[in-house]
Amino acid sequence: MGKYHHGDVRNVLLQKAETILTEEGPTGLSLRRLARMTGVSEAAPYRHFDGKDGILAAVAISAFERFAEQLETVAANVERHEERIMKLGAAYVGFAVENPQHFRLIFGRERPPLDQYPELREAADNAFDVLQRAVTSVDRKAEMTLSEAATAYNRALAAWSRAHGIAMLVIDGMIAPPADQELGDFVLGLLAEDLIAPNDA
Amino acid sequence: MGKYHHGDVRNVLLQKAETILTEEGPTGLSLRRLARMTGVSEAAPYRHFDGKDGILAAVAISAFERFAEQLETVAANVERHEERIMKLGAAYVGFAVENPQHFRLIFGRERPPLDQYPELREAADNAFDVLQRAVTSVDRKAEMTLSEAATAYNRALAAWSRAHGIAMLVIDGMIAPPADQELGDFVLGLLAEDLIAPNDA
DNA sequence: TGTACATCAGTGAACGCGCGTTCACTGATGTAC
DNA sequence: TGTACATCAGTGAACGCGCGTTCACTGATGTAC
Repeated sequence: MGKYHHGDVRNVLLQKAETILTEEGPTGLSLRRLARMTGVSEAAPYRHFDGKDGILAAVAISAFERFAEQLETVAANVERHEERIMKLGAAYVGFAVENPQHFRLIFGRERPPLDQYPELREAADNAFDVLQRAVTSVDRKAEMTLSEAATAYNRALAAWSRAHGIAMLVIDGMIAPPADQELGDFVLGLLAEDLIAPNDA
Repeated sequence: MGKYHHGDVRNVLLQKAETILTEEGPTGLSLRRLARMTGVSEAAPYRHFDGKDGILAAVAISAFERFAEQLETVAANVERHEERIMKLGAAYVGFAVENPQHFRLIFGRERPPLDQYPELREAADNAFDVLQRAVTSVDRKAEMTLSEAATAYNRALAAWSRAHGIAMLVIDGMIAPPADQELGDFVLGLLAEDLIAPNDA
């Protein structure tokens, strides 16, 4: 029997954890359930992870990495500044919609504390750096005064907030595209909406 | 002993539930804990509420009501359309920051299903109606074509998303005002940011 | 005013559950000689 | 090549916990006559 030392338990655990997360969300991911589903004793996961938070951290790290990758891909392939912001926002929301539970994990309260998992902090920081760089990069070549830099930073935060809000409201089922519209177009529409000055009273 | 039928247990339970929610969040609110803290037997709450979800629903309803009130107050007192949107957004975020756990409860997954608690659904709908009316009201007097109405609706969604994103990111500690800035000004700055066309590349 | 009765808020104990974690252990594998 | 030993992944049982909910009950209150 290859039951001992098959060296794969860690990976199988991670894979199963992904499955559970996807199906049940961060709250449904318990160590005992994970062990049971992996076909391994309840104590086995402790050989490979630092308890429950250790597993959550590992899953969150890979989620952050995938998230950052997808954003990076978009950022790298769109030249025009405004268009890049829009597509980035769409990709941000797209990730959330396709991976709602991962999105919840990396932003929610189940996520282990960043200061206890340096790799997790790194993964998180990296994802947000990608965002910020992509949003502010129009100004990269120019010399900026301090206040211009502050403005660029604020613009990044504003763009981020906008996308984040749409993502949250969509995955929480609070808003949805009208029947005749694709989700993607709907999101792009909302992202664009903000760039149009309202016809003031 | 006024232990029996003092007729106040329901209210005391609700009050204590508020306390627990504020201090520990929706996840920390368990029936047994609530009963213990109220100084009542573990079965007593079942006399007054339809189990755990019943209590959560009651708390969520009052949270929605307070939320809607605060938004309504702002909406009713600001004439200019653009300014009203800004102040509404600020009030939205303000509520979230002052009552992060209530905010989480009414938007999060601990909230009992709307279709099982009609009063909860009503409270939720009402809050969002206030928002939507306030954001789109500039167009109220004019006759609108269908597509104009759709645009107004989209603008409401966009404004909502923006405020919601800021609220979420702030209460999750992902963004914070710079050291030299008040939270309120910071939020207003972010809300305004979106109304400025980017200096495109 | 007194009494029989119905109502119902609250009790205390128990149900069964799943959880995170620890423990002494077993047995397969790798290594030093 | 054979043997003694260290390592360490995995086991199975148990720890103590808090949870939501149910149950038969008690006893205070209100009501009809």
